[in-house]
Amino acid sequence: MSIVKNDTQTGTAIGNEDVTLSDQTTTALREAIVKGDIAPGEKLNEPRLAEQFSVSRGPLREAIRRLVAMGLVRHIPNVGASVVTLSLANITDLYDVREVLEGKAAALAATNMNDQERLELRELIEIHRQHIESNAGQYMQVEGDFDFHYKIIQGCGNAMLTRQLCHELYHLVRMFRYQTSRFKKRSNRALVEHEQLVYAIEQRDAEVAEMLMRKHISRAKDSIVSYFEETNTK
Amino acid sequence: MSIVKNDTQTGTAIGNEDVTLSDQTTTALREAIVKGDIAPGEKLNEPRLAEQFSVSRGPLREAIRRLVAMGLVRHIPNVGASVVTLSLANITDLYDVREVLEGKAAALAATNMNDQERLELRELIEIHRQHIESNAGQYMQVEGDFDFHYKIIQGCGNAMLTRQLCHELYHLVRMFRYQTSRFKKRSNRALVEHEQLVYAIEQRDAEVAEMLMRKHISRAKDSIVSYFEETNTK
DNA sequence: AGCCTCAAAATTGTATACACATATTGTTAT
DNA sequence: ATAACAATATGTGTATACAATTTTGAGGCT
Repeated sequence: MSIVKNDTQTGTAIGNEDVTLSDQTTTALREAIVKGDIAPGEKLNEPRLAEQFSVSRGPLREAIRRLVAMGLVRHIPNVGASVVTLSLANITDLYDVREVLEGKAAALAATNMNDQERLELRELIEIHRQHIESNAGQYMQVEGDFDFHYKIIQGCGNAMLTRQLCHELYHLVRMFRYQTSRFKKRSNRALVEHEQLVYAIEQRDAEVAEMLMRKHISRAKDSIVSYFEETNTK
Repeated sequence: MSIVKNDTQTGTAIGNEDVTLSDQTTTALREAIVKGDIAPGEKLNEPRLAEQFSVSRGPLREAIRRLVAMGLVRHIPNVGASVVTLSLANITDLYDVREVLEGKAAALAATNMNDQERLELRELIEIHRQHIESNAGQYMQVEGDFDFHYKIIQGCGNAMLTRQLCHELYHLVRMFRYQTSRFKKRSNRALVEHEQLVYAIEQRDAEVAEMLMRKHISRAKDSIVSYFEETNTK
């Protein structure tokens, strides 16, 4: 929810909402894919999808092209487009990229964030803690995690980095989380790591912030890998 | 030249050449923008460009959409698309992203490259050295630099990282280099840094390889910044 | 039965045509 | 003379129609 609100959308310069049919179709199709309404590997039949979204094939094709660029869809000439299937290798690749990009974002945030942004970051931690203490639903924890990472990325002051992460990679992460929404662990451990990170950013320590963020994401990757190994061997 | 040959193209799954008109138009338009035939800031008039490339507006629009995703073009709804203008801030942002992505690529290459790839990397160094000793044209040095970075990226074994760098960011770097092709320094210093890197990769030392690549790109960024400051103050 | 051939159907790629929004130009009034 | 407004023109967004390619299935052959 909060993700979509902050979304930089489909690449349009200004952060407007979806004005054009092509934009709307992109968002709708993207959400359908991320949430699994269109299954991984499934082919994107243009005439059928066009009717489903009540648009012509033109805007739909443009939407598909954007999702291809986003990595959610792959496309073979004269054959068609289909939803990507995320293998474990894809996920570890994705997390390796996230690790360094968000690490840099944390470093830049430690340097560039203003007092207001640092305060809001601290507040997010408190909200997260309260949710854990009150044993609120796992959903809020996941969304809270997104919010936290988003806030840091937004505060890094590097527009290109922000675009790469929020526009390109995060929808892939979301898609993966929807596909594996059954195992949601690491809850209070994440909180501790977040707290360390906020402290480093408050101290304006770019080096430590980068390292902590990298470890944070690297650990998340490890826990995913070990989960996959568990389920495969048993 | 060698860049185009290795190019992963427009995002199509297989590394084929441009089969469809949309692909061809994407490549043609991209090169026109990168090389400055269409000036930064210039508007992309659809009917005119369509006639210029001898295609209909459909394929052209799809090409524009891909270049928007690539960051070469920006787009405002109901107004149109135009070539991005690279400010110094954009360049430093770009190099910060490159720094961490290529740093990770170097680390992964140190771990994953096979003997053949390590050998080819060493050969590139020797070619580079010979070009410097024989005082060959600057052009070869620039292309040689591209080849070197490309080889490492290709050898990292992370498909997503490769795509991000080769598909998204490198055309921006190329565009910038075309725009500032007047000052080409740092020639033998780059060679030394490349040599260090190859040695680290040969030793399979991921940590050092990452650090060296980051420093290498960070120094390139610094030299760009100081060049801009020079030309602005005088 | 399995495989190849060939034709028909379906689907993608491309072109043309129309509707709507925006930019531009010219006119008028202050 | 300048500013506001209206009319025109240009250009983008979208839909429809056509062409080319691929997939599918039936029929015949080995």
